[in-house]
Parts: sequence; structure tokens; C-alpha cells
Amino acid sequence: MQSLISHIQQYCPIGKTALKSLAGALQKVELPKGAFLTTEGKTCNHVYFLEQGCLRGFYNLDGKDITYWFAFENNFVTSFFSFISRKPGVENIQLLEDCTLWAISYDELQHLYAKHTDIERLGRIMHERYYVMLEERFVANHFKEARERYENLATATPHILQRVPLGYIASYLGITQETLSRIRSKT
Amino acid sequence: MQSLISHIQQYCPIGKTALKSLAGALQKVELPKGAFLTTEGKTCNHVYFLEQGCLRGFYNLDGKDITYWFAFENNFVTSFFSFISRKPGVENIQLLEDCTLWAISYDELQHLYAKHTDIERLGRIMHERYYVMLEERFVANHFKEARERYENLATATPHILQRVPLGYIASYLGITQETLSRIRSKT
DNA sequence: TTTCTATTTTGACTTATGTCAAAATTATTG
DNA sequence: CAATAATTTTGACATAAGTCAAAATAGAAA
Repeated sequence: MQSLISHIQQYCPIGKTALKSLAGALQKVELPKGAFLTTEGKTCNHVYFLEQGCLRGFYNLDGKDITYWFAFENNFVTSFFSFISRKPGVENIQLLEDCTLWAISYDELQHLYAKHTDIERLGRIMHERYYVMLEERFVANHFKEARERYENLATATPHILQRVPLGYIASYLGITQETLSRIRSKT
Repeated sequence: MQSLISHIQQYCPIGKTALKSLAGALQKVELPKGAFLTTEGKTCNHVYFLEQGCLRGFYNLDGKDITYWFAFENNFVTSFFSFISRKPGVENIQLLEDCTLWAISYDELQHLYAKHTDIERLGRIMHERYYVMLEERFVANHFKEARERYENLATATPHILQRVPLGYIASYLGITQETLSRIRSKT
């Protein structure tokens, strides 16, 4: 849990009382590679802090899996649309490695928001941060060619290439596996 | 200002005191078509509520303007990356019509966050909302063909087609103006 | 209206990327 | 280590979308 605490303190100072409540609400979850945190059609009731391992979010388009994000250590993950809107989502979240996570339920989180201003603030700041990350990624991909998107990825987050099968990376980049393979061979 | 108040009450109830502070911090801004709210290289110090009119966010890529969002009535707009991170941004925000906006500065907003829990909550909820909207758009564009992206746009937000020049819409969709024109002629 | 400007469409051609199928390579596990 | 499964690469070909240039149309201003 220490990794979670230092992660959040990095963005927003949290008082001792709030921290204690937060710690009390968290549940340690350990799952094997291949397991799912949520699947299409379900309402996602938890947000997770990923302490160890990596995972992907994907959805189904015309029978194909489209991976649209990866998460690695020290990040919060959930099916945001579903978690926030309280409606069934279209996303699947699947572990790409054995993972250690800390889970907090929607109700507990709302309770913490109501009780601790520090945590409400943390929630806001985390959402700002995630919004900006998504926007940066959006801009990084918009109107660029596949080769350039791949090179950006390889430079910015080379660890993805080590830990994730190429097929998932291709769909993340919005291209087919064959095209990605060809891009890589001509480097 | 009534439109702003009813907009936010829709998502989160705000107490009278907080509402009064908020109203006091807002400044009415009226600008003509073509004006800019922020430009590349500047740190954006305000968030705006768009009461009337429409505008676009764009950035420069290899000398070309890339429009990546539009905003219409009853939405908050700013250069989020710059506003949140307090660093110079790459975005330009330009009015596509004469607009009426309500502005609040970064410092005033932080002050309101610190003073009113309601407003901190509003901030969090708005950021959740904007995150989900961005994510939905991301998913809507990912891995689909240009014609399909255009048809989604025409169905979901037909008013864009009435109010925005085609060239901007093309770059928003990630295609050239010529391709968009051909898609439209074959409908 | 007429003129001038901005926007949109069309044409000819090039290029990037997709599709389908098969081969090669790399991991996994009995 | 051998056998099986998963992943990655390669080939041949089809197609969506880009580029550059010019024409057509619509809008704004005189």
C-alpha cells in the first residue's frame, strides 16, 4: 500500500485521518494473468490502484478486440465511463501479467469524498491528470502516420514494447498487426 | 449567467453561499468571430463558460492547423493542459462566431475550491464528465473508417455541420477536406 | 447587382494501409 | 527436450485516403 500512498502524496497532500479512512476502505486483490477486472455489459463498481503488473482495456468492434489503453504500475484503473455514470460499460479490462491491485468500491469512494475534503480534492486532481493524459495521447495520434505513432510510442513508453504482445500494440496504435510488423522491420 | 447556473445545478447541487462566491468571481466576456481565447505558447489562465456562440481548439502540426475539438453553448472551455499544468500550451482557441462567455481565473478558481466544498465537488464532477466525453470520442474514432466517423458525427451532432466550415470538420475527423467532400458527395 | 474572397468540389495520380493466407519464429508445457 | 500453442513476419493484392492543381460555388462587401 506504500506505493499507493506515495503516488497520491505526489499530487496532493492528504491528512492523516483521511489517509487512515482511505487505507481502511482499500482491499488487496491479487489476480493471475488473463483474469478480468470488468467485462462488457457489466457496471464497474471499483476503481483499482495497480501496484504491480500490467493490464489492458479493450472493447469489441465488429467481432474484433480493440485495445485502447494499457496500464502499468502506479496508476489507477477502472472502466471510467461505467464507474462514473453507474451504467453498464462496453469495456473489458484484462490482466496481461499477474497483478497486485488495491480496490475501492464506488460507494466507499463516495463516502470518502463526502467525509474528507482532502480526498474530494484528490479525486478532482486525479481526474484532471487523467484528462490531460488522455488529451495528450489524442493529440499525439491525431493526423499522424502509423510509423510516427509507433515511433512516438517506442520513445515515450518503450517498456510497453517489452511487456505487451504486438497485436495489442497494433490495435492500440489503430493499425493492423501486419502493418506494425512491417513498420518494425523497416527501422 | 442563468444558463451557467442551471448547467451546473444539473450535475451537482451548489449551496447559496458558494453560488454567490462563484457569481462574484465570474466576468462576462463578449468577443467577435475570429478572436482568440488563448494561443500557442501562452499559459491559459482562465476557464470559460460558453453561453452563446461556438469555437474551436486547434494546434499546429507541420504548418497545418489541426482542429481537434469544437464547443457550443453551455460548455466549459479552456486549454486544459495549460490551465491545469500551469505551463504554456500548444493550443489555440478561436471563436467561430461572436460569443458570450463567462470567465474565471485560475487563482480565483483555486480560491473557490479551497473555500467551498460544493465547488471542489463541482470541479471533480465536471472533470469526470469531460473525461468521459473525451473517452467516448476517442472510442468513436478509433479504428473506424472516415465515412463512418463522418456519419457518426452527422448523426450525433448535426448542428456542427451547420455552423462550422468543412475544412475544420475534416481535420477534426482526421481526414483531408477533399476526402470529406468526396464522402459527402457519395451519400 | 457586381466584384472579390473564402469555401467546397472535382480530376488525375500516388501512397499508406488493409485483407487474406501461409510461413517462420518464439513461448509454453507435458 | 519434444510437442503444441501463441505470436510475429512475409507475400500478393485490393482499397481507402492523401497530394497537388484547378474549377465551381457560395458568401461578403462595395
